[in-house]
Amino acid sequence: MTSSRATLIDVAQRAGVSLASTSRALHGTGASKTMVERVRAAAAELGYSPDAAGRTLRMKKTFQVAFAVADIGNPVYVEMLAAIHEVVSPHGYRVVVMSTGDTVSSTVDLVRSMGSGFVDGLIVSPLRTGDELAHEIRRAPVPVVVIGRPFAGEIDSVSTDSAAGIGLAVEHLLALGRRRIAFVNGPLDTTPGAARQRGFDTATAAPTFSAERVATEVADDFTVSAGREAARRLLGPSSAQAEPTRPPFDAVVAANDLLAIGVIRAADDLGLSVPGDVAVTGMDDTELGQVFKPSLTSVSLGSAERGRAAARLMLDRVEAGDPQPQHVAIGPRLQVRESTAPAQPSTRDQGGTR
Amino acid sequence: MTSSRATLIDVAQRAGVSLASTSRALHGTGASKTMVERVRAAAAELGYSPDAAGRTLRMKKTFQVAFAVADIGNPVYVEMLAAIHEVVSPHGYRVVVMSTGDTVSSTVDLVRSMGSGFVDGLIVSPLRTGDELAHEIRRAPVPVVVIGRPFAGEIDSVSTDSAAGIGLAVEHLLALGRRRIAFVNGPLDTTPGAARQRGFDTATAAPTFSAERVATEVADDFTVSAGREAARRLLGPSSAQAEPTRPPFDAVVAANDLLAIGVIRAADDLGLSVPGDVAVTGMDDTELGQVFKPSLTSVSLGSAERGRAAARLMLDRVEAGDPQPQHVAIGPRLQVRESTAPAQPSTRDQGGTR
DNA sequence: GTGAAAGCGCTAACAC
DNA sequence: GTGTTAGCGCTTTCAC
Repeated sequence: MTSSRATLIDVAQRAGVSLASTSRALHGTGASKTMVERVRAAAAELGYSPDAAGRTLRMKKTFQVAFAVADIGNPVYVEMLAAIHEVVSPHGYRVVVMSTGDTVSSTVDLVRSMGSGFVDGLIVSPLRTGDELAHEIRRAPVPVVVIGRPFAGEIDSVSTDSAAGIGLAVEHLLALGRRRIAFVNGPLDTTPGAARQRGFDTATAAPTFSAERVATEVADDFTVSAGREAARRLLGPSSAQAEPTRPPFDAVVAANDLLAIGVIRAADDLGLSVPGDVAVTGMDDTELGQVFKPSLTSVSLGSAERGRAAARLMLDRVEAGDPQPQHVAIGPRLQVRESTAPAQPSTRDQGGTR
Repeated sequence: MTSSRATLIDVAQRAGVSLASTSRALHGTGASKTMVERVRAAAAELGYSPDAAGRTLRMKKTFQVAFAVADIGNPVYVEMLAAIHEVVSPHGYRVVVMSTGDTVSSTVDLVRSMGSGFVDGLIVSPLRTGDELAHEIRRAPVPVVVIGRPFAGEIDSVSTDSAAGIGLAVEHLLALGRRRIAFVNGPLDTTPGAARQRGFDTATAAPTFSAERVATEVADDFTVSAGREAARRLLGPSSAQAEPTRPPFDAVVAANDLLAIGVIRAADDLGLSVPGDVAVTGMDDTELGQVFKPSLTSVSLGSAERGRAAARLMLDRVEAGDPQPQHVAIGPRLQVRESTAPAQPSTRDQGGTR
C-alpha cells in the first residue's frame, strides 16, 4: 500500500486495463460488464476515491456553490443556509460559506473573487447594493443568484415584499383598534431598512389609513439591544417622571424580530405590558420570536423558502443551460401570536396563522 | 478580449515574458522590480485571477476547511461556524459546511469523503461517536479536529466539561436554597446527553450533596417543544387537579437552553412562576437565553471559543508540520441571570458573570 | 468496446 | 534573475 492516496492510474494498473477504460467503467458510460466489475474491484481494493482537483481542472466544475451574507450569525441567514444546503446537497454540491462584508465595495470584492473559479455559482444576499454591484454581478464569470433586492430582468433573483409585509402588520394593528402606531426600524441605508421604511410610510399614508399618531424611531442596528434603546427613547416619559403614565403609543411595528424583542424588553423596563399597553409586531418569523414570552406576532418573509428557491435557481443555471434570468417572489405572511392579542377578551391566541 | 477567463499563459504572452517569471512575479518571489511591474500591468489589463483548480492540483492544497455538524440550525453550531470562519478567513481559507447526519455511520461516511481531497482539513462535532469513527478519523487523509468528546492523545480535539458544567448549575441552585431539583435532559444516546447525565448523577451523588428530592426526565430531543412536554410531565399535577398546588420541584436543571426555555413555558402553562416557584438553569449560554424573559441562568460552554480553538488547531496542522496531537479544554462557566434570582430580595440580577 | 494521448492551469525543479 | 519543462489527476476526443 502506497503512502499517498491511490489515483486512477493505480486503479488502471491494478485492473490491468487502460486509464480511459478505468474512467469509463467507474462512470458506467460505455464499458462492458466484465470491465466494470474488474475496475470496481481494483478500485475497492485500493480504497480509491476520485480526486476533486483533477476532476475540477478537467471538467471546469467544482460541485460547490457559495453562499454569502454579511452576518452568518443572523437567524434569517442561518435558515437560508440550511435550506440551500438541503437542496443542493442531494445533487452532489457542497456549500461554501462566505462573507459579503458590510459595504458595497466589500461585496463587489466578493463577487470579483469568483474569478478564481472555486465555485460553480454564488448565492448572495447583500445588505447594501448599488449599480456597481449589479454591474459586477452581470459580468461575474459564474452564475449569481441574489436574494433580496430584485434586479429586475437582468439577474436571477429571489425577493420578497418586506414593504408590503410592514403594511400587513400596520393593518393588523389598526384592525385591533390600535391608533397610535410607532415604527422601530434599523439603519435606513441598508436594503432591508430602506424597503421597510418605505412600507411603513406607504401604509400610513394610505387614504384609508386613520390613526391619531404615527412616528418612526431608527435603531443603530438590527439587534435586540439597539431595539431596546430605540424603544426606550420612543416609549419613555418625555420628562423625568417616576410614575408610569399612558404611553405615547399603543402599538409598535418593529423592522425585525430582534428589534421587536428589544422593544418588548424596553416596555418591560418601563412597566408597560405587552400586548396590554403596547402591541408589538416583528418581522422574519424567527424561532426566537416563536418561543419568546409573549410569543411574537411576526411577518414571515419565508427565509427557508427563499433559500430553497435561490438554490433551485442556482441548480437550474449550473446543471441546465442558460435560460432567461429568472425572478421568484415569496409573499409576506402575517403570523399572529400573543404579542398582539386583543386586550379585552380572555381568549389567548398562540401560534396561529393568518 | 477572449470570451473565457485569462490564464497565466495569457498574462505571460501579454507581458512578453516566460510563464515561470510570470508566476514568480505575481507571488513576489525572486523577480526583478521591472519584471514585477510588467507582469502586474499585464495581469491587470487582462483582469487575470489565478485559477483555484490548477493551483490546487499542483500544490495539493485547496485552501478550504470543512466544518461538519448534525444540525447547522442549532445556535451553538452557528456560533462555532462564525468563529471558525473568523479565524481561518484572514489566512485565506474558505469554510465548507457539511452535515454529519444523525448516526455514527453517516459520520463515518463523511470522514471517508475527505478522500476526495476537496478540503485541507475537517473540523467535526459529532452527535454520536464510537470506535469505528475514531478509527476512521485516525486514518483520514487530511487533518481532523474533533469538537466534543476528547479522543485522548490520538486525535486533535477541543473539549469542554459539560458534566462539570451541570455540577455548577446544581451547586448554584443548592446555594440558593433550592432542595427539590429535577434534571431535564435530551436523548441519552448522544454524546452531550450522556455526558450531562453523568454530570447530574455525579453532582447529586456527592457526599456533600443534600436535597429532599431528585429526578431526571428525558426529553425526546434537545428542543423547546420537547422540553416543554418533558417539563409538563415533571411539574404537572400527578392526578387531575384543577388548582395549582405546590410543585414537586423548586428547581430544574435543563441540559441546554432550548430545553430550559421549554421548561419555563411549561411552568407558565401550569401557572408556576420562574424563578419564584421554580428556578431554571440552561446550558450553552445562547443569545436566545440572554434575551428571554426571564433571562436565563446558563452554563456557558464557550461555543465561540471552542470554534476558535478548533480553527487554530486546524491552521497549525495545515500550515505547520505534524505536531503531536493536541487537546484543548474550555472550562464551563456559570452565567447567573433572572431565571434563578433569589426569591425574596428585591434586587434583580441580570446578565451577571460568576 | 477499448487504448493512446492530449491538455485543463498552475508551480517548482532545473538549467542557464 | 530568467526561461524551459515536467507533471499534479482527471476526462475526453480520436483511432482502432
